[in-house]
Amino acid sequence: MLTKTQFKIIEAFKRLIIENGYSKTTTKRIAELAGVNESTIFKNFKDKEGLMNAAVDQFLIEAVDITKDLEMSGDVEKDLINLSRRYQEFVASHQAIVLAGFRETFEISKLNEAVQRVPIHFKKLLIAYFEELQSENRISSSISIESEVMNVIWLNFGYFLTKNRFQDSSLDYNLDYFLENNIRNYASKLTFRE
Amino acid sequence: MLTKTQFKIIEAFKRLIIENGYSKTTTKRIAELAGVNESTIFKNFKDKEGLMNAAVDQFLIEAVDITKDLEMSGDVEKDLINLSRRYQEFVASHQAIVLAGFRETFEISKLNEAVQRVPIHFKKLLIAYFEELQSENRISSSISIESEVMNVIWLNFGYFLTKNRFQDSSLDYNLDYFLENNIRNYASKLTFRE
Amino acid sequence: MLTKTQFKIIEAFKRLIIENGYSKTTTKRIAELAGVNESTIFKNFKDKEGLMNAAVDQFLIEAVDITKDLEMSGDVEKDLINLSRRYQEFVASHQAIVLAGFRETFEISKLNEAVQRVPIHFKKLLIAYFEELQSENRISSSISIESEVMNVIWLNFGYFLTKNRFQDSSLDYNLDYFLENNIRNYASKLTFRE
Amino acid sequence: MLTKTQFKIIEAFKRLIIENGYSKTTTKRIAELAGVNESTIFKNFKDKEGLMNAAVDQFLIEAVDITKDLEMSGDVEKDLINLSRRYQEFVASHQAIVLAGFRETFEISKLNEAVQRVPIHFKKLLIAYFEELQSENRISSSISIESEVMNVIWLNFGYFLTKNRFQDSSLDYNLDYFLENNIRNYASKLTFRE
DNA sequence: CATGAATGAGAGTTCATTCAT
DNA sequence: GATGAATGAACTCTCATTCAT
Repeated sequence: MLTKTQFKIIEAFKRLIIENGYSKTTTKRIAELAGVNESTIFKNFKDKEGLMNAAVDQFLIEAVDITKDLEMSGDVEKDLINLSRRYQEFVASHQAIVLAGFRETFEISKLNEAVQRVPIHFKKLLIAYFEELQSENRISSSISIESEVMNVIWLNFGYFLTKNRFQDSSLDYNLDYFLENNIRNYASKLTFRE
Repeated sequence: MLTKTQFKIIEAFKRLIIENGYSKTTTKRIAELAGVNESTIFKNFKDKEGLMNAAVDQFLIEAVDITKDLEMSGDVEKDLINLSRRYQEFVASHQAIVLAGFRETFEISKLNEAVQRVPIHFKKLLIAYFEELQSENRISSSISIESEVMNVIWLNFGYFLTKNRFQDSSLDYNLDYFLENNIRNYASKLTFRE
Repeated sequence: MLTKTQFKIIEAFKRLIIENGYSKTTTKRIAELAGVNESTIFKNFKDKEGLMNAAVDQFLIEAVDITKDLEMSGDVEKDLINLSRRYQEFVASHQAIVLAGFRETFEISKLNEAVQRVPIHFKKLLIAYFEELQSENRISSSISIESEVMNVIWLNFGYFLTKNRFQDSSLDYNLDYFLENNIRNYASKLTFRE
Repeated sequence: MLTKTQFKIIEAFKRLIIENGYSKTTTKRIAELAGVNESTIFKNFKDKEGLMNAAVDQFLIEAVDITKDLEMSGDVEKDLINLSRRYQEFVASHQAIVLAGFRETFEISKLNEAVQRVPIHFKKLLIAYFEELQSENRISSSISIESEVMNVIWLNFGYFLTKNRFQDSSLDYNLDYFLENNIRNYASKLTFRE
């Protein structure tokens, strides 16, 4: 679908928006980094927003498979850790788009919409998962699924952004530590009383 | 400390960076919105970064009092809700700076540093709080304070950013709902077994 | 004639035009260096050109006395050295105006006119001097006075500008060396055959 | 080496710096005079200083040939006149750079260095010439070569600047007059006693 | 009489984009 | 299908100058 040239341009673009943000990423620098002429960008993607849209399309295609082959065992701790790992891996490998979605203001509608898909997808998945657990009496029926689901999402989300935006060591944790401690800890309480 | 003119300029600036981000906020539009001549901005703040620094200074001054008069009752649910409310109120009323801290890349060092202060402050406060609770046996000694503290922070953080960046209704919660459900729910588990 | 404030401003102005030239000397920096408010300059001198004119006026007043008390002995070498020393001392102590006269283009008519006065004055003086020498048969009657006079002027002029504009050591001579060698050497030939 | 566009821009630039000096020559006016868009200047020369550097480079290339094919006959008058003519022709055809070198203060180091090359070159050449004359006993061995050489340079230099900067008729001489009178007169004395 | 605050014009420069080839 | 050259709009910032006090 993408020609070699287009691929090179998008890769350069993504790398630069991670470093500098969308506004500060100039077409000139994209061209330099991609090793093409600046006007080639416009030939291929019409304008800068077109390039963003192409990058978002790529993101969306891969986002479809975000939870593919993810099996739920019914062991809450294990499942939430796996799910969180999936999420973290996905956003890490799509840093450019995810961060751009946060940093940029609302002009690029496609970007906005795309970035929201991920949490929405996870939310649905988690709701279904918790409902099943509840129907099987594996977690207390008194639990507010909506609350728990959003908390899992926010935890993951907070972790991702902290990791990406803060350099202070007191706020920095690596992924495995996060999963093994923060997520496990959180998950453990869901089944606490059983 | 700030003259009337300086105040007007900073207010205009903050409003515009919320809407458009720092890069896209032009000195011309700031001047228009503030009702001053464009060069007045430079007379007063040297350059655009100087204006940002002035806004950050204002933020830092107010950040000092962020948890002033906040009393901890020892009732975990109540305390975490109060603390979270404080946090959410603070970041909401300093949206411009907090969001800019996230959106902008690392060129404006003062901004970066400033924005990190808030979570660091809350982290310290929460650690002290949990340690005291533990020493008084009000929460289980087996709890990993570090984990719990970061989870509280990430929950709040995730909520704030979701609220500010996502328009999708399925991800939108108002503050009171968040506090009464998500935070209370989270807090309740800390004392579950007692 | 000049108030203290005016004096300070003119001194600052002259120092800065030596360093940076007229265009690059900003009223802001003049004010800083003079220790006055920027608008005080405009109160006192109307505009920047008015300030230049005031500096030129000062120059012209002092230029009147440029060869005051200068006695000619009739000894050509001695006299040309003395005259050259006068010239060099004068232009050295009025560097700001003399250099500005060279560097600036012709917008400031007063400056142009003023700076030309010095060589014109010396030219007249030298012509009278050589004519007298010739009438007294102290130098050959075949000598072209016009030529000799202009050569003396250009020698002095060339020396002054080289000294002020070139840093290369191979082109740098101190004043006494110049007078004792170049001027004496030149003068000696005028009387050579006698 | 230079494209047509670059050539046009440099020509316009040189013309304008002669008229107005470097600082007052705006990129806008250069563009107008060159018949190109203002930003074309920046595309081609990076910035205003880059344009100056390009003009200086051009100057330096031509400066290499400054005394090419100049043959010395051994006839001092003739040789110094030829040499002076060469010098005057070169600086006349490179007025823009030579004058800029004098007018501008020392920020543009390349310009400074370049402008000094010309007198340094002539100085070396003249020293070698006089030494040869001396070794052949065509001029007195008592002559101070250093003095004579610098005097020739200063004479030429003084003439050039007077011509370019002074409008007063009493100081204005055309080139041939200068060469035939002032230089010949000067040269004649070097061989006077022979 | 000097100041502090404000201004308008214009400077150099950058940017996304277009057009001829 | 990609390039090189050129563009126009916009940007940050500087400057001499003015005005109210």
